[in-house]
Amino acid sequence: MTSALGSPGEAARALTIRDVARHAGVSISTVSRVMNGKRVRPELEQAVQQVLSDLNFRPSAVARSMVNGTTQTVGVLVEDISSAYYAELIKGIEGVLEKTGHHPLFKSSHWNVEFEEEALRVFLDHNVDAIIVVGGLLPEARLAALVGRLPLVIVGRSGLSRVSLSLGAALLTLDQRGGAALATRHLIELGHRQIVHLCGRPTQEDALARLQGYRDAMAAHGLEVRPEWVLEGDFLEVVAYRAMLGLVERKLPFTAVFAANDQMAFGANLALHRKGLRVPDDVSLIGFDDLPVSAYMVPPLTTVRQPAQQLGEAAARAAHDLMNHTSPVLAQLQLNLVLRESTRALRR
Amino acid sequence: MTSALGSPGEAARALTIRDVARHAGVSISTVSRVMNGKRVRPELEQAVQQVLSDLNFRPSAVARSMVNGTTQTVGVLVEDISSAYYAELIKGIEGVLEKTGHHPLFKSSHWNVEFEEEALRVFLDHNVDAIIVVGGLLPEARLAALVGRLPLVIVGRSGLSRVSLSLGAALLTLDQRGGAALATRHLIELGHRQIVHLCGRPTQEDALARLQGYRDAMAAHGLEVRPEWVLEGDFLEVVAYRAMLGLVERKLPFTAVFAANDQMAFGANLALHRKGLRVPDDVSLIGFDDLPVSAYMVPPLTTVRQPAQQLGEAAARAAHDLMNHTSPVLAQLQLNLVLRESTRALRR
DNA sequence: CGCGGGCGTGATAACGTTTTCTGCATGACC
DNA sequence: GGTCATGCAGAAAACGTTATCACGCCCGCG
Repeated sequence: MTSALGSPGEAARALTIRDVARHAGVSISTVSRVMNGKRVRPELEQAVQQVLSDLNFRPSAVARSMVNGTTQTVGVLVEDISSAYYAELIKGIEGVLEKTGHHPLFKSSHWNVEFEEEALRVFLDHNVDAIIVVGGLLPEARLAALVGRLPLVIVGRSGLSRVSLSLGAALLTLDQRGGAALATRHLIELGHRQIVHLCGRPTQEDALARLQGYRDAMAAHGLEVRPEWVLEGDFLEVVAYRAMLGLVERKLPFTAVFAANDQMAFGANLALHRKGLRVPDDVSLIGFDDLPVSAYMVPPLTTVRQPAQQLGEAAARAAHDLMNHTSPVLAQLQLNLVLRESTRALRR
Repeated sequence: MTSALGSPGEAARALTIRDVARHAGVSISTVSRVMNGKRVRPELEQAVQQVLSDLNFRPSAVARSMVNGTTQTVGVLVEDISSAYYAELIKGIEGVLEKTGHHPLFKSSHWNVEFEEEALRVFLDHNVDAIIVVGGLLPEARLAALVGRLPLVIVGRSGLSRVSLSLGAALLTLDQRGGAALATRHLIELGHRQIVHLCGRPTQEDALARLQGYRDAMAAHGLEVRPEWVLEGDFLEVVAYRAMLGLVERKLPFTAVFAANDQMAFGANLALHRKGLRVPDDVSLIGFDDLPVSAYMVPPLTTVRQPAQQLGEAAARAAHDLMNHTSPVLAQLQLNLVLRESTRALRR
């Protein structure tokens, strides 16, 4: 182990393929060929490999990208990396991309279309090999313009027919509206009639779909939705908390709450607790998402499970397929009810 | 014959600076100069700017990196992107890097030193301008080898004196041991004597430090730590949940629990609830981290706040300073107790 | 024995920028 | 009015790889 080739301790300029070639007494072409597994005379191959490992040489990914036009990078755009739901989705994406040798480049758009545009620019500038867009507000035309330039996977946007038609894009959605109806129906079947809905951020497509699903289920059972039952929200705990406090204080009668996501359910749960209302004895509470923590809420939260991680995995796989020019097989993912302890039959 | 959908396989080759030069009737040098704000005759500048915006031209970041050796990228290595605590930290990093025009490249090491090594390799291969390492198990020598090659920021690793000594690296830590002592002392001051500690993952430096802090505080008050009070864990809810169930079933007396992180506190909270023990009336419970959800636990969780987001911000700022060759000013961040409703004075 | 065809190797041209160098004006100063 | 500085544009050299091309060698076959 005598690694005494460099003088000790100064601005160690990074090695290049030339250095390897010089040490091995071959041309740079040969070094390149060895690294890429092309045919080379065995003894030369051996020599080069030796130098490669002696010098601990690693070729510059930038230079590689320059010549073969691919970066092994995938741009991933979500609303907020650190939000619990997206974190799960990201975990899925990360997991499969790790295996395919691609590197995700995550960007948060912060629910702001300007940031989304900017992220797209950055992705394009950096020549990512594919883009995964999760939700967001980008107009269809903007997305369509991407198709053909590079593989595009769109997650959680409905009504983007044109884009999906052109090959080179994949569309993944979950039936948010149906899931919301599922949740609401569950409450109805438990005997609840006065069901409050805590809405998500109104600029989010998902929030609207869930509100609609709630209305669907109510209508399907001939139940009126009183305006004071639909409470504005934004997917965050604090707003749900305040809204729920307000509702109780106004003494409006209700027996169940459907929150547009689990985070809001947490807020509602605490508010109800503060007001001395027991969940589920006095009020049934159902959420949406099934975050990892939701199972540990007190009481454990009944909710509609979104397979976020699997969705991320499917998105990454689709991106991978698209990059390989094979048409992606899109797993058909389902929302389903997970029954825990925050809902119960209405006492008559 | 140009069809509306474009010819198949005819992916619009990206524009280059040459195209701009040709359209503007100037040399590529001039285009480059205009883009970089160097002096150019006004009418030429005007013409080039016009073409630039007409063509909506964006220079290739890869080619740029190639020549000026910088990528505007920062490698960020954490245990798990999607874990709640790291998510917050990442949010901080992302926030300030967004402003400095750098792009974070996040990698999860999954508590596996092999993955850590791999991530480092990827960062180096891609020629990131700086690296931020959060926790992890990389040996000091490995980290030291990085110093000098590029700016390095290490978060949450204590006892890395040599590295910190050499300029070009920044070290950020929080006093985990002190924080744990803070939590434990709080319980002691409330009159508790039989205090259980739910340990974090034993391979994690932080977990050990917190255990030590717990012992410190107990010892400082002349309290014995009975072996059956320190419960093995791994920072996850489920293990804490099971451990707590087991403890109660064994009918060992205790009046308070200090969980090594909030997630474990959630698990413990549910277990206690299941066993009919009320928090805080029967058992006081304190966590560590102060995750965003913790304020919405029922009851709201008393915990030791880690300023994760600010820590991330500080790390990113340090990286930025290091890249600018200015010595980083390291904000001195503190852990502090946030009193909520999961602890109360022991009834005598 | 000559010649064509693999095969393996080195030289070299890309890739798309920025930077350096060169050249040509123009203006200033003696 | 000549010489020198100065300003600005274009040509060309870099950056570190991979792909293409051309060449030399050995082998087999006629």
